[in-house]
Amino acid sequence: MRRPSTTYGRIAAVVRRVPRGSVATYGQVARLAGLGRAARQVGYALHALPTGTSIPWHRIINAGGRISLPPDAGGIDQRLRLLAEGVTVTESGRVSLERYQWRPRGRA
DNA sequence: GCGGTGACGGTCG
DNA sequence: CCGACCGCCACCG
Repeated sequence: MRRPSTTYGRIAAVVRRVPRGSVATYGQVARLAGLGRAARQVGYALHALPTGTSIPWHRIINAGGRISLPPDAGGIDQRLRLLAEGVTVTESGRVSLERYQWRPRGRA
């Protein structure tokens, strides 16, 4: 699979590799996608995903280990999806990166 | 091409 | 722990 040449394509390609039961941060995705510090753009791209996409967007949280998506904007759904995969998420949306952050091999 | 904008990230109070 | 600021970068009007 050739890596997509578009920014959104690259972001999607990286997010798709995040395994079930694990999470990744926006900044982590940005770097793995070769976007440097364009972490904000990752959130922007995920927000643009169509409803019902196969891309596991709910596995992406911020560097503070918290759900960044406002509750009334889908954050509730994201939390439930993570819980369904066995990821512990507190009521305030806190996730232990120590336990669940994805550590891909090889590439940085 | 310019400027506003955001599902970010790090720092400081 | 929470809010305020500032720096970053690609998207969009």
